[in-house]
Amino acid sequence: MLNITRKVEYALIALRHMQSKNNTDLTSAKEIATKYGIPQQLLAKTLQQMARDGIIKAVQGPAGGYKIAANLKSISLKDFFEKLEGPLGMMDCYFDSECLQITNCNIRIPIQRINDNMRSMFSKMTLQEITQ
Amino acid sequence: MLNITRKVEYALIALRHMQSKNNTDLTSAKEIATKYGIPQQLLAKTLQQMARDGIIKAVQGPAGGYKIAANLKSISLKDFFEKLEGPLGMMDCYFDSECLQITNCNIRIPIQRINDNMRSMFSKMTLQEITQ
DNA sequence: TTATATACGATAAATTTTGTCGTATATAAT
DNA sequence: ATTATATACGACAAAATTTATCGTATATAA
Ligand code: FES
Ligand code: FES
Repeated sequence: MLNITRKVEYALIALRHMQSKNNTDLTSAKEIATKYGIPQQLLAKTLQQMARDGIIKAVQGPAGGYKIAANLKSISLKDFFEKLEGPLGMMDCYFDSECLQITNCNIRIPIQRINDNMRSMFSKMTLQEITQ
Repeated sequence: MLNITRKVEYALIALRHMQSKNNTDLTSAKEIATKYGIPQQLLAKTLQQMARDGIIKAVQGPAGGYKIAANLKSISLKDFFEKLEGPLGMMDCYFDSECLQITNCNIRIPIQRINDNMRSMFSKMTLQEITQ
C-alpha cells in the first residue's frame, strides 16, 4: 500500500542517470532502458512527458536524446509526482467529490489531516535529494 | 498515487463509527454497510480480519456484532495499515528483493530514505487520531 | 426451530497499471 | 536524396491488482 508507480520509478532512475553525467551530454531512452532493464517504449513516453513538463530537454534525430533542463532543487517531490501521476493523496475524495461515502462519511476530516501531513512531507523534499 | 485501499477506508469508517458509540454496544456489519453505503460482505470480511488481529471483538449470533477491543492509542497507523494490507512502502523492493532493476538500480538508497520518512510519519500517528 | 449474525475460502467483476504497436517527424551521416 | 536512428504520441492489449460477490458453515438469541 501507498506505492509509487513504475512510471515514476523509471522517471527517477532516468533522472539520476542523467544527473550522473556531464550536463552537456545527451542520454537516449534506449541507453537507460538497456542498462536498467526497463521497457524502452514505456520509458520513452515517460521521458517525453518530462520533456513536455520542462524537467528535461529533448533533442531529436540520431545522436539525439535527453538532458536535464530544470534545476532539480527547485522541484519538490510533490510537484514531480503530481506532474506525472496527478493528484497526490491517500484518497481521491480529497480532490474530487464523487465519493459514494461522502454524504455520511465520518473520516473525511481526519483523513484530510493525514493527507496534508503527507503532502507537506513530499513538498519539503526535492528531486535533487533523490538524484544527487 | 500513494492511495490507501477501500478496505482500509472501510475499516477506518467502521472503527470511527464504533468509537462514537457506547463501549458496551455492539455494531453489526449490516448497520455500518447500510449507513455508509459500503458493500456488506466486503466490510464483514474486513471486520473479521480486524477481529482476528484483536483490534475489535466479535460476538456471534443474532444481536451479535463487533466492538472495539484494543486501545486505539496504542496502535500506530503504520501497524494498522500493515496488518490489513501488508508491508507499507513506496516500492516493494524495499521488502522483497526480486526487483528486476535491483542489479543496476541507482535509486534504491534514496528511495529507502524517503520510505523511512514515510513509515516514521505513520508510526507517529495512532488510530485514535483518526477515530476520535 | 427459526432468524440473524459472524467466519471464511473460492470465485468473479471491475479497475488500474503496465506494456506494446503503428505511424509520424526530426536530423545527423553517408 | 537516402538511410539510419532518435524523439513524439495516440490507440490498443496484456497483466496485475483491487474490489465485490457467492456459497456454505457455525454460533446463538428468541
Ligand atoms: S468522503 Fe470519500 S470516504 Fe469519506
Ligand atoms: S531496487 Fe527495485 S527499483 Fe531499485
